[in-house]
Amino acid sequence: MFQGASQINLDAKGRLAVPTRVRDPLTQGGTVPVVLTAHPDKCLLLYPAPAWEPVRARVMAFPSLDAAFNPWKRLLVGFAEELALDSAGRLLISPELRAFAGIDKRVMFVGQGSYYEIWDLERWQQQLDRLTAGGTPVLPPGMENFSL
Amino acid sequence: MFQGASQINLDAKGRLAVPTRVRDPLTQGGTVPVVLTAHPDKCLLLYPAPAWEPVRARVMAFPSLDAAFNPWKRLLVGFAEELALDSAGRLLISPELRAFAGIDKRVMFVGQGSYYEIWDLERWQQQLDRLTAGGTPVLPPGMENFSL
DNA sequence: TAGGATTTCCCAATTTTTCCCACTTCCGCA
DNA sequence: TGCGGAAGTGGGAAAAATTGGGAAATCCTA
Repeated sequence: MFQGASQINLDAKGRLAVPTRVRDPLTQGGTVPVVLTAHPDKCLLLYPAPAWEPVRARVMAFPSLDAAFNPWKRLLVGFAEELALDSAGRLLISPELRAFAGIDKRVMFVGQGSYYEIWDLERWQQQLDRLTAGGTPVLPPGMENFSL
Repeated sequence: MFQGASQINLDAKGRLAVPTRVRDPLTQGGTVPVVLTAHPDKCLLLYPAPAWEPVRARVMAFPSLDAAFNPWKRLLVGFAEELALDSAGRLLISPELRAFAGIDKRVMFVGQGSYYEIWDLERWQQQLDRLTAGGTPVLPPGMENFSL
């Protein structure tokens, strides 16, 4: 169960140092690769390869004649890359994915249960501000009675 | 049932000394870890790990393709960290959580039933002022008939 | 096929983190 | 009022991790 946020700097080669504590859970001790893909909110998703498989299968099962699904399929499947961490636990992010997510140097690495999200730091703060600014956060339908 | 407010100073390393009286209730005598996460009001929430589990489970059950829930999941799950107190009963708060809550040195540690809130002292006083200043505190809907 | 450029992989030093110990202060009790 | 114990506070040393660089291999082009 992935959780926790880390601010990370990419190096000059576009490599992202995955936080030490999550390397083993992500790669199951180095035995499995990871999959990096794109999300409509302009962040990247990082899965252990075995956890990505069922997601990909479900996306591929979308009815391909329904035009509304095609952009999702293009994004989720089209951008997916299977990668391995290097010996120092770093991930080389392709220029295409970096461009998509607006990632340059400073990123936020955020656990979301079965995957991690990778955000450009500035964009991360902008989407946080939408929730935390304005005094009263908007509660989506179905969440009105949620208590912490 | 956690209650009571304590003003605490973080040390130079960002460590928060948990008040002695609440250490055992929080960790059940040192046997369980605690979970620290973020709240939209820009404070931190501190749970005994077992008490956090059901909250996290409910957040994780949100429909993930519904964009309205994603910011909440990113906040509550994304910032969650499972921690242990050190041998002196202190909690090392990550730079990410400190930055989110605007915590620098002086904090207020406030019991809230099933969890504790950790506030930057200045921000705590500001939100207190918003309730106590202005003569007539605003009553949220449903609280009109509340009696103390 | 050879040269050049790019990519990939790995090593190693500095920096950071983590853990623990010791000193000082505060409070209770005699 | 003094002593004992406990708790708060700060510091330091060992271990681990990040970061940058460098060498080798590969690919592309001329």
